[in-house]
Amino acid sequence: MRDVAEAAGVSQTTVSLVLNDAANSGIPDNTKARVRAAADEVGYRTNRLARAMRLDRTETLGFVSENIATTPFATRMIKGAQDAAWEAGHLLLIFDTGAITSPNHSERERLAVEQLLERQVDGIVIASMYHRVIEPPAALSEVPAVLVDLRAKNGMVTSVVPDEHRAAYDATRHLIERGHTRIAHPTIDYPGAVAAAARLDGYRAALLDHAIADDPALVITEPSDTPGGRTAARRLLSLDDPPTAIFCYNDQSAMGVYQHAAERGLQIPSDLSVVGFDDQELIAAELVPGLTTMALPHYEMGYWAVEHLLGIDSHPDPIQHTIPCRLVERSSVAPPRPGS
Amino acid sequence: MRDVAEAAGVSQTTVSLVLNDAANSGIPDNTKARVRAAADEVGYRTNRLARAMRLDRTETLGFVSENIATTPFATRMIKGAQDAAWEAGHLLLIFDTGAITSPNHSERERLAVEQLLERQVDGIVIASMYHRVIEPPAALSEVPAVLVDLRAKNGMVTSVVPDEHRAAYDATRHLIERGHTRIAHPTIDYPGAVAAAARLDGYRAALLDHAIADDPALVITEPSDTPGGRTAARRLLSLDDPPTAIFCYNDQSAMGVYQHAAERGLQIPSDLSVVGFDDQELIAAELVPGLTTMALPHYEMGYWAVEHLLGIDSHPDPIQHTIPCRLVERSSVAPPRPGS
DNA sequence: AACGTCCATGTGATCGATCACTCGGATGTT
DNA sequence: AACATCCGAGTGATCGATCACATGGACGTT
Repeated sequence: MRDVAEAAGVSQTTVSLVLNDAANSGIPDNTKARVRAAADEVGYRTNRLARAMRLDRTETLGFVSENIATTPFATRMIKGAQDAAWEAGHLLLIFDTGAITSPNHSERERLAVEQLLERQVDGIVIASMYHRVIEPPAALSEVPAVLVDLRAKNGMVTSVVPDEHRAAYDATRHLIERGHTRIAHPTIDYPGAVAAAARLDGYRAALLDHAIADDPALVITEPSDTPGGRTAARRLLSLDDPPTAIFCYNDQSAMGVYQHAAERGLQIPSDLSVVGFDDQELIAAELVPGLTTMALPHYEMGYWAVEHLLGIDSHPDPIQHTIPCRLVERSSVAPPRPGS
Repeated sequence: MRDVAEAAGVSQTTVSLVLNDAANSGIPDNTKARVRAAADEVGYRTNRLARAMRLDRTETLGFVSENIATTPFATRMIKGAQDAAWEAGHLLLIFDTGAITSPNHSERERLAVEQLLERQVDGIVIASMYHRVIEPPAALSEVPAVLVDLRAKNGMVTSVVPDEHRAAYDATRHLIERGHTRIAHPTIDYPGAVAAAARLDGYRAALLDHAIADDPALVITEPSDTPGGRTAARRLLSLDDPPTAIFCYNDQSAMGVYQHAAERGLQIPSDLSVVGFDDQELIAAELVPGLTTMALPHYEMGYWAVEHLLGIDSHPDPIQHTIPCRLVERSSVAPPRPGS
């Protein structure tokens, strides 16, 4: 900047004023032009470090997430966050805390926040790949923060999560509206699986609202992977009065259901309707027939988190925000066979 | 820091010396202890902005990538980069330039580099989700840089790419060693698809080395998605002398091959062996039988890029690094039926 | 006792920007 | 002609750290 000043024959202050388009500086146009030309000539580029130091504002946000590597959700969330940040001229400092199953995971989370604070970020997003309740690092309170697909145990940090209850309700209703009354729901049994409980509730609420008896035999517990889906399908379809539709816990288990249906010679959707959860493109869109599934709003949550973060001084109190899920209709749902 | 100095009754300099463990400062242990205690007490945290400004080193790296959102590869690459960065105490500033098909994509790339330079990053990684050749932004030369899964048109930037040729060679050889001689390779026809050409070469080289005639009918062009895979399988299996093995361009098309095989009543691997490419866990591991596939070294490339970036002053000349791919063996390959 | 040496610690400049305040000169007013 | 006003532009402090250099006191030597 000093070089620019020298080249233009003015002071550093003037350069700063011109380059920042200071509102009421009243600098004449020809001086401005001279400064701009000089800046171009010497190849001037703002040093945001210096500006950040002076302004106490880095225009950088921290994004902490566990296990970025193994889930496709992360990318959508990062993209949402990044888009919102970019629109406001901010950049994202990313931190992956690794596997959540690691014993020192919360220590890594603490370290991440510490690192980000040392770098003077303007705010921090902590994101999870599945809906959980956590005890956020204490240092988080020093800066605006938003949790994504997470809730704080004490509720003292703003968070955004999918509306799992309504999602399950809508998915179930979708099946009911197509005429199904025997709707199974394989779910998972995992301590702290907030989503599983909410979805089960939503499923039951939909049945209740449509006066359909809630048959306990249709709710079973299996791992939410492909083999688990196969097992679930095998168990459910072996019942005396088998379901005509299965609302799976996720797309992977839906793929397992597809596989078992094929083994049994059942056609989807004519013999069996299937609804998934997650909208994993690689699975849902590629299966034959295409899987109707509930999409989790990962992009939207990432976007909301950053957008909210940047305006957080106007909402000083932590809030718990919820975003609806969208049903992506493909071809795995049809009315049940008249006979069944 | 001033507060700490005051609390400990020493000068700022002393605090700095103690906290940075200055080698030959000769500060007595009791002073050190006093300073440390004071730092703890006032809750001191380094302001890396200030340090970065003084040292002209932010310990922050830029990671620019297109289309983070839609591919699972991105996460592995980011994870690799992040791990390498973290081991060296660096953090990653992430920038997604969006869809590569967008007309102003290279402009966004330029802006990204500009933004990162303003933030004084110590180096920049530009990553792609598929092997391409680009014209890197001019400003990239101002800072150490590495391209991942990309090559610079003029070769003046260090890059790291998978060894596609050898990968295809190895995949093909894997099939040959199991006894196959009729090996098909559906490929794609896309301008600038560096990978497709290299893989086709590798495939042919393997056939040649094993004295197997290269039947042009076995190399066909189809889109590299699931429907494309189905079509490819249909075309290939309708030949008078059909292949006993298909080496697919990627896992999605392999999934299409599976689907068509099922329609025809062919068992994999006993009637048809299949090898994929990419190791998309959601597909390859979940298909039945599990898909044997060539894994692209995304994690390793991300890791290498950052590791190299951090030591780049010792390799001032741009180099073109290549990383081997690893064959992930599952259950989709068996010897051909004796009759066929 | 006078002087040199060494060691622990302090002083002040510096990185590159921003900003409150100051200043000199042109113009207008009486 | 003397004075007030205004405007463009400069001066110097500041953000929080680091570092070359300065300083002052304890100790040893002659």
